[in-house]
Amino acid sequence: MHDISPIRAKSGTNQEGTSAHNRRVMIEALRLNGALSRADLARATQLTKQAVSNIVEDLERDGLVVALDAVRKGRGQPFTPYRLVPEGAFAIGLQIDRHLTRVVVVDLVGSVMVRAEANLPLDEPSPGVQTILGLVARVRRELAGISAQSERRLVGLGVAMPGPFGLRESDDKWMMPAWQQFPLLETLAAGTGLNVGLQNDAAACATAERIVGAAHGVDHAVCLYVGYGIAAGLILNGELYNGGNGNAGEIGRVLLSPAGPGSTPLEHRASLASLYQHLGLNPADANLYDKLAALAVAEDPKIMAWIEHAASDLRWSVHLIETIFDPQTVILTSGAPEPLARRLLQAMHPLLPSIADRPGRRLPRLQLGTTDPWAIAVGAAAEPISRAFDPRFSAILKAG
Amino acid sequence: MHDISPIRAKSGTNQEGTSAHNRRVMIEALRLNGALSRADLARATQLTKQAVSNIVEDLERDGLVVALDAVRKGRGQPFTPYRLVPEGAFAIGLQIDRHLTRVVVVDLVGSVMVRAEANLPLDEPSPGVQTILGLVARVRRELAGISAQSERRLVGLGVAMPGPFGLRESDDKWMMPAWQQFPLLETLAAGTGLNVGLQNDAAACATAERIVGAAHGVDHAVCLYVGYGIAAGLILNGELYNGGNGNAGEIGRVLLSPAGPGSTPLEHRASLASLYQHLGLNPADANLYDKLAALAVAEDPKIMAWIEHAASDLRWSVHLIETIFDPQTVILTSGAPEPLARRLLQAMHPLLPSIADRPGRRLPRLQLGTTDPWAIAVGAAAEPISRAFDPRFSAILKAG
DNA sequence: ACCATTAAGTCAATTCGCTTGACTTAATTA
DNA sequence: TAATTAAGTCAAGCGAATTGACTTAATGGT
Repeated sequence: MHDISPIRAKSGTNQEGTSAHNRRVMIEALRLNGALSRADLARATQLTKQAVSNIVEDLERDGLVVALDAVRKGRGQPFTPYRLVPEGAFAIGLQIDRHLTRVVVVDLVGSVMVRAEANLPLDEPSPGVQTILGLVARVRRELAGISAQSERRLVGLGVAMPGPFGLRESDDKWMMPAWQQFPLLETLAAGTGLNVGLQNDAAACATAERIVGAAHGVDHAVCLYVGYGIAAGLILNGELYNGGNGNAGEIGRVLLSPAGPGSTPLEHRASLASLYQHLGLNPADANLYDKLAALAVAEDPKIMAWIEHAASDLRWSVHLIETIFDPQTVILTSGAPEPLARRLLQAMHPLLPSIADRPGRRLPRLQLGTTDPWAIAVGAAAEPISRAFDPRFSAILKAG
Repeated sequence: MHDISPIRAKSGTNQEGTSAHNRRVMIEALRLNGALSRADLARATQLTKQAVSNIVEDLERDGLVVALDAVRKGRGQPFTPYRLVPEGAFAIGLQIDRHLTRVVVVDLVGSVMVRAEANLPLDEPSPGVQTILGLVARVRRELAGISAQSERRLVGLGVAMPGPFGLRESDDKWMMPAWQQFPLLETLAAGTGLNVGLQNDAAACATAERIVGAAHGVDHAVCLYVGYGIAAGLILNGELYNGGNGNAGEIGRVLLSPAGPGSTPLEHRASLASLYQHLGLNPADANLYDKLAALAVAEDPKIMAWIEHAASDLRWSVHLIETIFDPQTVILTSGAPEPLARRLLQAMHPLLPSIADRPGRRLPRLQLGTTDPWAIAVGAAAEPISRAFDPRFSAILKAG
């Protein structure tokens, strides 16, 4: 039958899928709750004690969980809590930015084990990729010195770089057109032998917040990322949403007001690019970060003026995000130094009215996320970890 | 352990879950492909022929699929295609609007079997709910006359009404404050004995487009609904996205421009409410629909002026949706008559530039969805059907 | 001090749904 | 007419969760 159009469907599942799913569910339960006894895990996952026992035994043999000391509490036999073994898995995260690249190795619980960075020649991917492969090789060697099993436990390489992806060629050199054209994933996969995934920097930031930050355990959160451009990383229904072409959340490209093609994109007014321009700074300046921090701490009038102005646009961005996504919270993250981010956050208050302004809220409408410049690389690394261990990356489905 | 904070985790699964999931996958495959042989189903779902055979046998016994005549085609034994049995399941959909309510019964494939409507007193839910219960009872009786098994095969009642839900009390009578306060779901569940679900009207519209319309088989689609207000129904990753509080997509409440609290919400400029005001029509007028259609067909200057004006705002809305969600397509739906919707669609072109304007598109950036005024009720009815038969409503998870 | 109670966790048998591989049936093509 | 191709069945096997009885080890009431 059907020799013309391909048959479309989700794939079915079998016992292998069941088991894989249940393993992931247990790992997630431990991630969310810290440490749990087998009995607790049974309650958490709705599985029987026996099933849990078997799976825990498996996980322990695989080196993903360990037993802690037994705890006496109340009546009944003392229980033995289990927790995740951080060195049970590793992933490499790679941030590619306009003039610099960062590589980190994170473990199963999202802690950074190794980090390395290097400058990149602007928009010259061929030599750039060599630099990157060198860094990756270096962190792998370093990791091998820390954990003997490291290579076997390396689950993948996650890449984060500024989006959007796959558009017609751009003449804007800040959009990294040469990198956009370059067969990056293939080259990295070939050069490292690892599974490679790609996301934009805001998405990576959101992933980082989800695994170790403010979005930990929150199913609906949007991460507003103020970097060279601005974008939103979307955690919807507990998972990262990428859109049809990996470009969801590119909020900085929203044209302000319905006026027409002539109007300004949001990120021309409220991004760090606009700040550099406002201050007459060179974005490639190596001391940029420290300079900005100093200016912010000193409450320099020029930077305060920018903050005031940018905050007004960002306030509207939050309003937009709240109105459109109805998240439980919005997290402000930034490539900017913390003092600057903190002042920006303050200047964004009071927030605009929106449907988020409802009775009985449990989380703040807007909160500050990480301002660690390494967060994007960490988020990039978290992606392969999630792919390997998170139940939301449907392990139930049979391999396609 | 953990007697303080509750344990958090997804639930595990077992063979029952596996089986339920596989049944759903098969139903989805048939829904998407029309009719498939067992061998085709095995290929589509990655299950073995044997597993498929068993499940098909089950589904056939349950009256959800039937065999068609065997088909000879090419070498090999002739195959027997199976298709869904429309009367294998029914659901009731209920639209509650400001001054009217519509009830439909749809079958497994989304066809309308019975319909009924009645006027509602504006913002008086107590008598209103009696009217509704009367209508529901009536359509159930009618359905029983059509299909003997109908009551046993009724999977639920889906309700659609204008959002947003759960805000502080509003004084805007068009937001139906009394209905918002009323314990609607409980009353309907008690009065009908059915499972009751709720979504906003744009979401229902999107669900309708997904099951029988332009979003059929499309995993990332946004439905821009122009009704009394405007809102977006979001199909993300193949499923409806509701947000943290069921209010995702309330795009009409976006304040235009970052200016501040004083600025106008989008829907004050581009909704049918604005049209009624512009034309000096009473929204409760029973002939409104026909009047609008006549004006649009006649290209009345006043309505054309509104179209021009609204199109500019809607064009921006599409730009916003494309930029933020990166969908494969945007579908324009409306409570307005088709001639008006069609002119509105035309006036929205050319669209604003956005990341959706990419090479190699397969679907149009913007297309016209249904203009059937019953679509919202149909979408409301589709929700319980999906909940009962769609693999995306994770049947794998054990009951919580 | 003792025993009933509570709870964690194991053991062994069972169940259930998918898989495996051989087999049957029925068409086309050389 | 025989080889080939493909749909579909049969029967045994397997794997993962379930079931229910059992063991272990603590607390709390008398």
